Amino acid sequence: MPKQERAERTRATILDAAAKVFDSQGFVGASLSDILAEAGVTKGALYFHFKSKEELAHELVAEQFSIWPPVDDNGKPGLQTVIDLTHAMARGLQENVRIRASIRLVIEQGTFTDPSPDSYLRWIDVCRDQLDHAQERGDIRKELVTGDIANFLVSAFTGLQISSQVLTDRADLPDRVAGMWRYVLPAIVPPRRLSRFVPEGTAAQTPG
Amino acid sequence: MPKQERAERTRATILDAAAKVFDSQGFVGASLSDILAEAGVTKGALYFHFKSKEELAHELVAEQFSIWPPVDDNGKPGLQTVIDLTHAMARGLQENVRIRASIRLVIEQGTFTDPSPDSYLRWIDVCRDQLDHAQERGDIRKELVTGDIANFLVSAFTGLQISSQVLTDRADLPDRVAGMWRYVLPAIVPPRRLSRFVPEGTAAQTPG
DNA sequence: GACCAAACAAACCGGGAGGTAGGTATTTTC
DNA sequence: GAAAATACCTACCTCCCGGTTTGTTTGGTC
Repeated sequence: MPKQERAERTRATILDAAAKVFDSQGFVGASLSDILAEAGVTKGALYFHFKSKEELAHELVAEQFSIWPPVDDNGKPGLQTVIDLTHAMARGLQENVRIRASIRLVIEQGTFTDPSPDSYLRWIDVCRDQLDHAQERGDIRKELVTGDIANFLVSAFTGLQISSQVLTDRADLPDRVAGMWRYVLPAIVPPRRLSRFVPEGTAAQTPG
Repeated sequence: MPKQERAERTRATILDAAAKVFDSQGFVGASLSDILAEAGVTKGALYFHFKSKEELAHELVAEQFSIWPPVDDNGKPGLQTVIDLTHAMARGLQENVRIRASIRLVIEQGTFTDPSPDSYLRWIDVCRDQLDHAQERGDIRKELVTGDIANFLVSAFTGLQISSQVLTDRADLPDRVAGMWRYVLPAIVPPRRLSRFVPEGTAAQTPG
């Protein structure tokens, strides 16, 4: 790990540059030359900090996902927390190149590493925990399986963000997420409790 | 275009091999060496048929999508047609490497070409046409916008197939598709008409 | 069977990829 | 201030990439 402050700065600069290039080119398509040009450093500097291109990608992902996604249940875990979480993720994808790159690296198959189920499973777990609380409270139909809902939500969100990127460079992603909830909420929430939830999110979340 | 039958065979062999390698490595990750080894031909043969790696990928996609996805409305266009179509697509992705490769080439960003919205838009149109029929017939709530539903379905299906691939190598994709419909149908279909539709599909479709 | 076109195979090309080794600059320690 | 540690920079390395050129084989026509 870096010991001097200038090294911390260089390392961060390299990670930011790598994020930008990985976001736009993917792992295989990103060349070290492009990353170096973006960072304004040389290959010696990069290899001082990371022992390979692969470790660079791995560190980028590991650092990002050690602090993200942001789960903030405001002391009341449940369904609105999941809704707000999806919106925070949407905003993060819009605003933060490290998040975009990390998601891309994790999703892409046959590059970087075969996509690890780990991230998916972790997101599903986070989601399911909140849904379990919601179900205990009667906010979700008791006959539904929270793990299945979580699985569907994570999958659907993945597809939403990919197609949003293709079609509108993610400009419409928050709308798409709200739209997803408008379809899904009536299916999973008992009718009399439906009005408790805000498909557009409660805007209390920060992208992190 | 090929004039001799042996050339037709060689061309098809190259396309099949390319599909396999593109499916597993993506466009940038697929090397011509790998494709040639898979096909058992030489580079001269490949360049006789295709003027570049990019044209190879483009032809693969164009040929596949000229005959797919399979829309079979059995003379009665509507919602069950869309349900069956998603199941046909799921089976196609499970069984046909050219479909898998074509989907991957079309979805991946920054490779091959920037992902064209065209395929997404075409799938959305196919879907929306059927949903329009369904809505005229009263099978879909009249306050909903069929274009939005179609957009959501295409996005969600994209995410389902990607995560299914990561988590189970697509073994569970038909189940995931059926699960999607079980969440979505109650949200878009008037309650008294819900029992008309089969989330698992009516198995009348062939992958094509 | 001779000739030509079509369909390949084999050899070659230049460039760029990721990574390595040697050198230089900056900071820290004593 | 000298020496050592840290943090880079520069030049080099091998290999593999997509594509090009030359050579050989196969099929079709007369």
